[in-house]
Amino acid sequence: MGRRNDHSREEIRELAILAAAKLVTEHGLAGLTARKVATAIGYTVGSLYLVFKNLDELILHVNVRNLDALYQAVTQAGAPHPEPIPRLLAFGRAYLQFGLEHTDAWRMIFEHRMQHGAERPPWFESQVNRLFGLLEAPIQTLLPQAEQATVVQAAHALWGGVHGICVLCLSDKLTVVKAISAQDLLENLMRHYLTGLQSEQRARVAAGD
Amino acid sequence: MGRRNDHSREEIRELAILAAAKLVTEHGLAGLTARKVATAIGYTVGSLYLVFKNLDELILHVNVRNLDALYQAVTQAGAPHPEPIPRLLAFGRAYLQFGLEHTDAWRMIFEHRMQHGAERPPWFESQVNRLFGLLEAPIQTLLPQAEQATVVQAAHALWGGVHGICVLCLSDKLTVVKAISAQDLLENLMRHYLTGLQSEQRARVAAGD
DNA sequence: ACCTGAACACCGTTCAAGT
DNA sequence: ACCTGAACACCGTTCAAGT
Repeated sequence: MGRRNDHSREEIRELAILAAAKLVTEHGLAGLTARKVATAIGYTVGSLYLVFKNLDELILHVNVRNLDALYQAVTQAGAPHPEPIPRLLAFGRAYLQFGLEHTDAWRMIFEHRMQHGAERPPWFESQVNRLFGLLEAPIQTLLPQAEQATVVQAAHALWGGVHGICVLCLSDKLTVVKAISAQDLLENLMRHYLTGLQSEQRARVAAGD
Repeated sequence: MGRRNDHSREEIRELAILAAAKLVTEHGLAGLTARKVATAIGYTVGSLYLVFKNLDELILHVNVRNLDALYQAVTQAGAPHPEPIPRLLAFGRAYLQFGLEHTDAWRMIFEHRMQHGAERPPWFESQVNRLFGLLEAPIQTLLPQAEQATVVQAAHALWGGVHGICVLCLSDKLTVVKAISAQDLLENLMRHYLTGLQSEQRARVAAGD
């Protein structure tokens, strides 16, 4: 055996990433193993370690693609709404919906940990930032007087909140009280937070700061 | 070998739960394996399966104890504050602090999934509900006119939000923008949400509903 | 009756050996 | 140069066999 040269290094990486993503959506996180990916693309396990440092690196590449898909979904959901509050609500709904539709992909993005406490690479972190950053423009519109730091802080607080409701919903820790839909919780959280944010800002401006 | 009778079934379970909890806090989630637990308590792996159905059941027992510790920490943090808003803020801070101090235990509570899609037992779910339920009394005090359903919904929305900030903080997905402390985000989210909740309620009462 | 030890079917990762 | 196959050090889980 040895030496087939059917595919370039880059092609093998691509095949592996696609196969891994498919395994996760079809059989969940536990369904993704190095041996299964290798089998799916017609190579031996060893070959995988010729093109990836380890399984973590492969998972990271799957995650960054799913993160991009999530970003696209959220962006597109917000696009038809020029007003800040409807746009932010649309963002939140799209975020939750992506989680509901691609639960395993969603969970792998946010729950995967690097082994041995390794750090996530910058090209992954920047995708996370890009997603969070989406909130800043509408919030700035909502608070025209606010400083950049205030807006960034509000964006993180609100997105963190949205994320939490999604996490609890996807792990079935919220469905205990029946008739509570995650959709409603999300809207409740976002609307009241934004109301509070605006009234706080009004109070500040009135006080002459 | 065989037949030692050093410990009763119940004693072995107890030893295993304590050893498992210790392994997690000392070596993280990956440090918890059936073989290591067995070795730690001076038995063979097989014995573990005489007293637990599988690893999931053992993990569940560790989780329910950590969940109780979390509940105690949150309760005690809120106790000195009779006013609803300071109490809720104290709850949130204690929740985050527990996560920061016992990160692996915290993550195992919320990220562990049952294998083969098995359901979590009721005695676990009820501990989760008890934790969420803590928010309801202060929120009811805050919104004296509100119906029970409104209060329950607000409690879940707010706790979900708090949870999300903690999750992102503990997975290092928030620290990207430096100088953003999770503490501040938490307070930002809770304060503005509660402000918004109250002003909404005032509007309702003024409208005569 | 209680516990062991070995087995089974898996893992991730490495690397000498083949073409 | 590229890829394999086997090995290593692990897993969770089961169960015949020993005392």
